[in-house]
Amino acid sequence: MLAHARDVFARRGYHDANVDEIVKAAGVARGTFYLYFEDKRAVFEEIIDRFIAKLAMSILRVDPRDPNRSVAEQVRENIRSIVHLLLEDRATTKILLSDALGVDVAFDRKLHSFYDEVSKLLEESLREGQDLKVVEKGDVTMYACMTLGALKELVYQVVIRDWDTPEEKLVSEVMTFLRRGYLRVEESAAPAKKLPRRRAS
Amino acid sequence: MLAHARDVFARRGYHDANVDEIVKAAGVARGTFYLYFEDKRAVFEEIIDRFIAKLAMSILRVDPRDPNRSVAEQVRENIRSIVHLLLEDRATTKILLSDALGVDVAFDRKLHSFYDEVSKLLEESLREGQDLKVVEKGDVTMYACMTLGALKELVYQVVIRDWDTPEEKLVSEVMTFLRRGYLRVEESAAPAKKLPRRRAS
DNA sequence: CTTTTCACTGACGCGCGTGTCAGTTTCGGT
DNA sequence: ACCGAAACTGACACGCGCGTCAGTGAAAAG
Repeated sequence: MLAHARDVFARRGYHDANVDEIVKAAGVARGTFYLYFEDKRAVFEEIIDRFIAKLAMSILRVDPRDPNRSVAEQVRENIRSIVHLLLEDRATTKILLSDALGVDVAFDRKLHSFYDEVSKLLEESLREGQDLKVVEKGDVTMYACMTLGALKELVYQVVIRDWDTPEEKLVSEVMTFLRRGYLRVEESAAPAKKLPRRRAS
Repeated sequence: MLAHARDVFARRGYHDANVDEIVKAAGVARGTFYLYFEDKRAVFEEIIDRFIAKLAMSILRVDPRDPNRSVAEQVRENIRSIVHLLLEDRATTKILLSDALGVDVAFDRKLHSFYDEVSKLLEESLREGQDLKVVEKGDVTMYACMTLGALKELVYQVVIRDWDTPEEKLVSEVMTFLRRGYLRVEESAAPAKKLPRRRAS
């Protein structure tokens, strides 16, 4: 039932999906649906709740003092598990990243608080990382924001466009992006920091 | 009229907004609305169309051979004008980034093709930049994807959370992020590239 | 075989928001 | 001052999708 609902939502979007489609897909009658769920919103919430719970579980706090696993490994491992979960269930990922916003004011709040939670966790890790000199100085809130944005967009495009990029490649791309960006240019204007010149080649 | 519609959409989201609210906000009768617009969807489309047209106009192709403006300046200028346009009209930005997806299948296509266009432009620039050694080797599609994602998320959070971060700071943050990432860690596993070590501090 | 329970059914009524259009007001031209 | 055109109004009818509930059939209990 949940699976069928998920497929319908993924195909048609939350607002265009109606209960008739879901029950038809699931091969049950309209009434049966209401035995199991309060209403359409409730199924949707159930689907998203389970998914974000899994996601939240999979993110492990980075411990820079762990003697067994380097920070890089731990970060990579986090990205890996998130990417894995997201690509494992592409339908739900599509829903989460494109339909979940705009369902409801209350629902929007829930989603925002989830992102907030993740963001806060990331920010803390970054701050800790800064103390240990493994994270560049700067505004950790913005780092966190941009990191999540980059990750979301990347996975979203993979799902929407149905790319068959290997998960490991995606993880590597993100890691590389976070580690050194890609722009190798001098900044002449503005804060005029003198950064150590890097070879470009 | 468009301005009132925009405000209502921004406040309530596309689906929860109804024509009554818009006309009440605009201080006209229901019928008047339908003299100017086909239907609710049409106003929404008008708002978004104008906005993405402005955005598209503001993005200038980066010319690495321009003797007057360095690549860095040109990239920065692009980011600056995008950020400026987005923050100038926060209501529409909020709509674009959180309500525009999921209105309609056709509308989704339109939006995706806009992002595609921007993405293609960025990819081309990046490819060109790679030839000139100002952009790191790697998959330009993914670079483009992550860049847009980072930018979108950053601006979205600014708008939603109503941060009063100065535009110039945002532009700098994005530039810095693109130029050097933030993670200063060794990668022990995987491709095992030996990158020149950087000081962290 | 009868009764009770329980999961399931699907036609129906209802509320909401949409789009219309006959009627009214405002304006500009003569 | 008069008239025609154009802009505007808002009560109304219609359709759509939701949630309900009296009814059905099948399985467990007696």
